[in-house]
Amino acid sequence: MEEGNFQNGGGLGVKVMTDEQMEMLRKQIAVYATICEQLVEMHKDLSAQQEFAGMRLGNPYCDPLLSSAVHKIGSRQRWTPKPAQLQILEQIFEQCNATPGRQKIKDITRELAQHGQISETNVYNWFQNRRARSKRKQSAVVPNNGESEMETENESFKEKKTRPEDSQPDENTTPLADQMYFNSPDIGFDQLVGKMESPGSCIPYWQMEQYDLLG
Amino acid sequence: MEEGNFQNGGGLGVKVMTDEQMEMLRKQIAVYATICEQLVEMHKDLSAQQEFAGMRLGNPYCDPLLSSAVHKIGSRQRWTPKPAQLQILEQIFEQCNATPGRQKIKDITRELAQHGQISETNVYNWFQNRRARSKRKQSAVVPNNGESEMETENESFKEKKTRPEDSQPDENTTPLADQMYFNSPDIGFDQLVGKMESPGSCIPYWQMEQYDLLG
DNA sequence: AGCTTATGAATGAACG
DNA sequence: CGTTCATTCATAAGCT
Repeated sequence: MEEGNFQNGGGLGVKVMTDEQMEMLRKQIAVYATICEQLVEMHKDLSAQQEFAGMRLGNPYCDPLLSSAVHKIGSRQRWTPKPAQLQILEQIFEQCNATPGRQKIKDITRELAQHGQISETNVYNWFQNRRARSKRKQSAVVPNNGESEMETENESFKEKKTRPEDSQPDENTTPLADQMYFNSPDIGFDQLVGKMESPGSCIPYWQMEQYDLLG
Repeated sequence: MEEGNFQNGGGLGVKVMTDEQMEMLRKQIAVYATICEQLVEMHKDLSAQQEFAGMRLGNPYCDPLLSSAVHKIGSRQRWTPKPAQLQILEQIFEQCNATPGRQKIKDITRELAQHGQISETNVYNWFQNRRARSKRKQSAVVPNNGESEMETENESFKEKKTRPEDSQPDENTTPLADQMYFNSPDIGFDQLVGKMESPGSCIPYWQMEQYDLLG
């Protein structure tokens, strides 16, 4: 299936960034990572004090969502890679984006098992899918030759949200008051922290050499 | 260390990212953004109950910086078919409710593109979803006979052949990694929040796939 | 103004 | 391996 490469993309397989932009992104991620850690720290602090104060009635960290996740243990049949696992997988995929051999799979599985339940089949499937999907994207890119780069998107990118019928106000020209619409799911602290499972190494492969933030 | 020596000097200071990398980057940041927001929210709740200690953040709910920064990050728009497009899609679906082939997708996409921004992926997804959901509807009608009721919704009879060997749905309660608590400089909440805003000038990675930099 | 529903998108697993 | 299915997640639209 062709299915194009990315959603509203147009048709390019690679993006080009300047060093500056790369740098900014790097920093941004690093900042977030740091902030998250800091916040977690603070939260723990406050939490402790609060408990000390004896007010742990509702216990906001035992929200339904969290417990439901736990309850669904019996019903969840499909493996879901944890962030830490995903990261490792991505790293490995980077090194050789070919399906690892049988033994390699075993090794990987063993390593990933330290971060959560996993089977060799899971790993195998993951690589199969990863490869297949990354390949598909490439194919959609080909149509353009040479400077396919940023040519394709230059054309018509006004309507990302494509409102029915009448054209909507061009959001690109809306400098301030960006529609801050963010339906955040209520997720518990534990879950939150869980997502940060591998904070130190959460800066993935596109080499974040060294970032000079608080991190 | 040695970095692209000439690259910067030669005026060719660009890096190239693959789609996958871009995607990962996007996710990475999104995760952080969400986590940060959640943590901040919690923090505000908790500290609100500790007013006695002095309110560190003046207006708990007047953190435009934070909000805007995070929301901007967290927002992503998705393709929404216009009525015209939808109609065409439905028509095609009627003719053959099977997922169209590669070339077919391309054709359809091209046609729909005349009514608004769209990609092959959009079309592909649409058919996939359409099919899956229409199928599901049918099975939901079956309940008429006997006692079987609506097992369609029930997860019990999904024992098709799941889990080849040990794909244990573990979802163990997040390990609460201790490793993440490396020494943290005593930085205040406000400062933290402030930091989340500064990198806001960075490229909004959601739109990264459409930026036409290096212009 | 929030809560619910519909649906676009993501992805683990299965199939041929 | 490439393609397809089934399930889940996220969010825009709809409802009360």
